[in-house]
Amino acid sequence: MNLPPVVQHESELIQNAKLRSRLRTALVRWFAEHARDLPWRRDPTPYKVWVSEIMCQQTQIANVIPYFERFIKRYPDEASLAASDEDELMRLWEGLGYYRRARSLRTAAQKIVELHDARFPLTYDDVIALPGIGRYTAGAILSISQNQALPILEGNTIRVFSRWIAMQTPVDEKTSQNQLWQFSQSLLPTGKSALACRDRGPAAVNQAAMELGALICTPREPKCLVCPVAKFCDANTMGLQSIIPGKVTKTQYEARNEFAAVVRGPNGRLLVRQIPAGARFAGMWDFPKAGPPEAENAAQFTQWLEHQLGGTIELGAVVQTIKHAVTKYRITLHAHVAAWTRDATDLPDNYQFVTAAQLTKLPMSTTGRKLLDRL
DNA sequence: AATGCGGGGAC
DNA sequence: GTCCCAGCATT
Repeated sequence: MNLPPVVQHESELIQNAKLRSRLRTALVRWFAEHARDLPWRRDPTPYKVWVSEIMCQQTQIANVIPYFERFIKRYPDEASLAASDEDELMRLWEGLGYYRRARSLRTAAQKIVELHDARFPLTYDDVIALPGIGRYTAGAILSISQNQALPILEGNTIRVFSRWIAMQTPVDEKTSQNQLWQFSQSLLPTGKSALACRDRGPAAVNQAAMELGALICTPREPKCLVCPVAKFCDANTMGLQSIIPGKVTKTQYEARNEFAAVVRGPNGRLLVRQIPAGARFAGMWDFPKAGPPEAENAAQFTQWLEHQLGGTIELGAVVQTIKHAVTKYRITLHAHVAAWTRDATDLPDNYQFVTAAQLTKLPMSTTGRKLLDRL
């Protein structure tokens, strides 16, 4: 097979600081004009920027906004977050996904109260030591809130920077990542005046690079014709913007059938349980639910349920079929009504009969909430 | 280096 | 359906 030779392009942007300076000027000028009005940009305190950054991880900005508003209203500062009730916190996070983020946020707030007098720390080493905060998030918080000259690298900037320098190697490789981090650092201004000015310092440069990725330098069909820095972009010059960055390993999706039971108790209460620590959806409340390998079909689910609860289960009609995508899984959830004949008075561990009204205050898995809402 | 973690929006 | 999103922690 004949493949074109891979030629590592030497980007002038990497060599030439003056060129980067001109790019930066055009970039922040564009940002001043086109930045979206996001709630955490109005008063970018370290605390608010922190919360927004955690919420934004692997999540589209538009989905974050209402969550952010509610969160800040309920937990306006580090101390109130540290003292938060876990169920209430998870209820506020419900639907946003990656629930470990919320727990880490709370744990970190408690550390901040203990170690930093309830004020968000302002050095990189202190910040990255907090749970849930890695290199990107630490740099983002301190650059955006404090205008510190710390680099960032995430979904948007990986794409933007790799296009600017026409990176030919796969962006997920270690050497590529190192080069992109280095480029990100080299893009930041070092002059005293810029570091004293949010509008053209690291706060603006980092946010502008991400904003460009979100609004102009998009994954598919980047809007190069209206890009404010197109003339600095090697991929654009070379006509490579549609193939850089190359695609990463593609996801293998897996179809999966799961089963849930709606069991009614006294006064129409519903049988639910809080999922134990360590499992997926830990801490969230849900109807009795199982899938492979415990339950491949309705009969096995019935057996599993009898084993869980004791007594006998009579599985009835399907009340809902819910399609749900979770990471690589494509789940079809078959929700049945079920009659439970108990042989003991005690409910098994974690299980409880609760009213629908109580469930509105408890955190549930998304499928659990959907099922409840349509009962 | 690879994998798990949730969900939703764009196309 | 497929891709991707202001990543991190764990193995």
